Amino acid sequence: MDVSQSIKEDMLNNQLPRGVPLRQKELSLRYGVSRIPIRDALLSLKGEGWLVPHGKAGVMIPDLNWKEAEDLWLMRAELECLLFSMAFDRIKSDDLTQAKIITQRLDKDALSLIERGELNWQFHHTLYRSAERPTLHQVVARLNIQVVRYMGFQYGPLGYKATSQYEHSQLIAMIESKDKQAALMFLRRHIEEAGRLLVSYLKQID
Amino acid sequence: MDVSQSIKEDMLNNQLPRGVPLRQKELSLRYGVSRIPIRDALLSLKGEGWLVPHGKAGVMIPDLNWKEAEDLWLMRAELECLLFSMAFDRIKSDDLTQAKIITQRLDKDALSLIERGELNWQFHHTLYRSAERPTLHQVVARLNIQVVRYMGFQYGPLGYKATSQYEHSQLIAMIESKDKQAALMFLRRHIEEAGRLLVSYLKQID
DNA sequence: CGAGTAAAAAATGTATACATTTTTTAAGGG
DNA sequence: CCCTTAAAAAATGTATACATTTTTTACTCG
Repeated sequence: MDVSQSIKEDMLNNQLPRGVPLRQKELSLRYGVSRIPIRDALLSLKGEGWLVPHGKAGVMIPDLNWKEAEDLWLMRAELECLLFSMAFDRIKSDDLTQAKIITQRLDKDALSLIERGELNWQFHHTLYRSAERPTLHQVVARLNIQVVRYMGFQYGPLGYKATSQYEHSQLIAMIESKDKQAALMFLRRHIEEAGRLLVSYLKQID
Repeated sequence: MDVSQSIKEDMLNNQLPRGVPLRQKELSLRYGVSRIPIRDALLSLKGEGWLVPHGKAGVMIPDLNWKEAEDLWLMRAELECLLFSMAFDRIKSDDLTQAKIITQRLDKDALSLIERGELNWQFHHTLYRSAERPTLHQVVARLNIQVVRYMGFQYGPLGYKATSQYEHSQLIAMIESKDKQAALMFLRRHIEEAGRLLVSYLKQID
């Protein structure tokens, strides 16, 4: 497997320390490659928002905090609704079929956090792709990548799984009945509500 | 100077070919360093959206197109207004002073594209920073980086400079008179109008 | 003549060794 | 005792050499 993928998994499973610089040497020993591919991975992960600079050199795993979460879900609400409205009238039945399949797969419990995050994004991605707006789509995709870092809370203490499942099916139904207005409002609430729940939890444990 | 900075400048001045893979060897000869720092620069630039993947390996300079421009200015309108509204009531007089200084500096003609882009972002950044929303701010910053690639059109054939100058002073005046509603609307129009102008021009030369 | 394929060329990916920068540590002075 | 500062240690940054992958080229077969 690719090194940067392994680092992501370990990050999500809290196998790597937050707030202190990640040492290239350590990582190279840990993953059994030289420092060059480690450097490449760290640069990419920094670019994707998984890592942030630490002082003048080096990178670290950013702390989770309610302010960041709030911003992420705010942006998701704005941009995903925009993208969804562009896609709505052009969503293919094939896409709907696939969205249903993804929903079923999300129903299984035996999923790692990273797999669940991946599938969750694929669900939304499937609904948005017929908009054919690559640049907007890409920014939304980046947000969804960042969001994965908070999924440990959502699916752990917040018991978000059931709610999320239900809302996915609801959304599909609204698309099938071609009720654009309702679907848009529902999607916005779906995102905003998840954000509110997470933010208030994060504030509380702070 | 940093290699990635040099590459950016050359990109903006059309000194590097679009659409074909950038060769690490060539770049290493061109900038007089080995391939390792070139690789690092390319990875970072890809992460920042200056470069896109080319096939299974390598990167290339993306083509400019109206669809991307439209998305970028759409997202800017949404997110910058959001950020600006969060900042508005907390903007310090120091920030306003600095914004005025930046406006003056933008008045000079003897600026490279990259300098002009940098200053233009600094102007907006100064107005937004008191919002203290790092994550939202960072996404907006990234959009403004991407936008720089289109500045050759805006300040060349579209004669955007005078308009932009005027609008910057207007915006400052509205902040000083604490008219939030008006300032927000003005900012949105400022961004949307620039986007419309650019998009219609790009469609035309397509 | 075109499509498919295999060999060669050329590119990217990686390891090791060295250079430079940053951080840490410890010593000295206020 | 704390702050400053300089030396040492440890980290990141870079160059060269080699490995692997990708792309190109040229050839064969239909």
